[in-house]
Amino acid sequence: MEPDPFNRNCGSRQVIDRIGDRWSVLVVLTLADGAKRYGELAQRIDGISQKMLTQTLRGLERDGLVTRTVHASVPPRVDYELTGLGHSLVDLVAGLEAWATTHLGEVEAARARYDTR
Amino acid sequence: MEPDPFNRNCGSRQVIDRIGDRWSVLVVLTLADGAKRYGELAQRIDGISQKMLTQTLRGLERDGLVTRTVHASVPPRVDYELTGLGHSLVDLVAGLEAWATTHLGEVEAARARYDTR
DNA sequence: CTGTATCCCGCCGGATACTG
DNA sequence: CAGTATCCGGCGGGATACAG
Repeated sequence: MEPDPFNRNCGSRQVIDRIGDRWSVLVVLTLADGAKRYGELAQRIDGISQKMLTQTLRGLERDGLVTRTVHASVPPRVDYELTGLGHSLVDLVAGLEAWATTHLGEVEAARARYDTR
Repeated sequence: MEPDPFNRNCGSRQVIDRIGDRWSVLVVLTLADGAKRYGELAQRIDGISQKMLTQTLRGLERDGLVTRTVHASVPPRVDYELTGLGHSLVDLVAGLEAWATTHLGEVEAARARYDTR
């Protein structure tokens, strides 16, 4: 049987869910240009809570999109980096970001039109 | 100021959220090859509830991605179709679907590895 | 610095029933 | 057929406190 995201039981549905996750997209985007520390990620992704950042990173790590390397030092230092699989996603999510910024105006205009009637 | 999805107050963050919505992606994908009736959508998107389908369609309509046309007939017939803006998104979400199906195996393998240690 | 561990509230979203 | 209305359980996710 061929993968079909329209079938609720297919794993590809879950993969789409992960890609669709708002924080996952932003984390992948942030890691696109190289490894980052935990604190750097927290700082650059505005509005993410500590809990959600950790949770998102664990999910990405579990799915093989991100590696987590702990440096034995004091204070501790943890680096997160995209895997090959993770990098293969960058173009896609960058495309999403580009689309969002490009068409933001049109979407906002459409919303204004929709709301005032 | 330039659109920045990393800024929590920027509208592009909301646009990304909409794109990221699991049901929105599937609805756009379903409408990619032409207009569909409400019932057709409900049938093709396995697992979506009536409430979520309506809610998702309203959101997409509000954002100017989908048009809703009511035909005055008995029984009533309502068609949903992608707008030009909506079509500009199809390639992107189709890319997501392609990525999901292509790399499904790798992700599942990574998960199995992660869970058994 | 990089996390866990709770508490807890809001709202997402399914189930069900009703309407034009 | 294509919705709207309502109820409500589950959990996403923020705040806070604590640990290695």
